[in-house]
Amino acid sequence: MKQKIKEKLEDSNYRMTGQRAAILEVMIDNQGEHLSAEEVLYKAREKMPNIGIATVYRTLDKLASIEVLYKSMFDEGRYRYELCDEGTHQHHHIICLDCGNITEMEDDLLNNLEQRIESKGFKVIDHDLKFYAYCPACRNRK
Amino acid sequence: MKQKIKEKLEDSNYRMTGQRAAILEVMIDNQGEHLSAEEVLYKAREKMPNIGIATVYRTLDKLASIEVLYKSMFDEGRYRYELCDEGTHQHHHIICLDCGNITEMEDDLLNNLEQRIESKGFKVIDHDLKFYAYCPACRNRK
DNA sequence: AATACTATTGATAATCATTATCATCATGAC
DNA sequence: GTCATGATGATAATGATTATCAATAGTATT
Ligand SMILES: [Mn+2]
Ligand SMILES: [Mn+2]
Ligand SMILES: [Zn+2]
Ligand SMILES: [Zn+2]
Repeated sequence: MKQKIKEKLEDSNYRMTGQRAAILEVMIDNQGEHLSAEEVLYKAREKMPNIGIATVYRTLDKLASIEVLYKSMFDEGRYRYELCDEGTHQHHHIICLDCGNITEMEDDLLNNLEQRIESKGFKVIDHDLKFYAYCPACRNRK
Repeated sequence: MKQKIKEKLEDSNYRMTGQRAAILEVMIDNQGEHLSAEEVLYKAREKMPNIGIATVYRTLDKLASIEVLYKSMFDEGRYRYELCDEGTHQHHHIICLDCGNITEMEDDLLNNLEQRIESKGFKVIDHDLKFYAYCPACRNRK
């Protein structure tokens, strides 16, 4: 996995440096989590104490631009990053309005919608679907 | 329309002030647009020259909280506001990756998905679906 | 191996949308 | 009118992200 990403980086004339490897490891170790830049910074500092926040932002955005990471915002004014799914499209998210927990969801129903959009002359590249809900745990607690 | 909203406000012990009326008029005059707080400020100042940016933010958020406005972010680091649809759910958005234009789209395919989510114990309140695409105009221009 | 070139880094300053603060004003209830 | 409370505008503060810049590291060229 790291090897494949290294090649992806080098295809764009980027180098696999120690800092980038550390950040990548953090993202792989936390697969399934949605980490903010600050959270990545702290975890990366366990491997590389002097890494700076600017490098974290730069690396996360670079990795997102080559589709290694997915960058999204869950309505809290800061971006979060996670490893991309292997296939083409990204999963959807269910965000609990009470505890903030994020549940993931696979689905391909959107293909229909995308075809309808493309039939109107668009070229669809990506989509982003979020559900706002109360999660089972929070509903029970009430 | 303004009357109904005034009642909604007063139900929450809020007053319909001149500033709030001005902001509401701006949103009604620009139905279908997705305005930033700053854009609302400038348009509102045509009606009320001394209105301040803090009041705009306060009012927009208040109106969003009572579901008169819909607040969303189209990946540019700032929120935009628009009048809510009359029915229950909000339409979807297609954002052009080139010119940034926003196209709207009606659909109820998501009901299936929501039912699937609710069958797992969630209570779905809202959703947010965006497509990132190249619009017909931009595709032709190339 | 020395040089040249370019990518990368960390510290720090700058940016910019949004929020908080606070003194003042307006309104409605009594 | 008095009182309580909501509303406003100016301004400061916040906080995430970006820009700047001097220093370093890696790669290609000679
Ligand atoms: Mn996810
Ligand atoms: Mn819209
Ligand atoms: Zn929950
Ligand atoms: Zn376009």
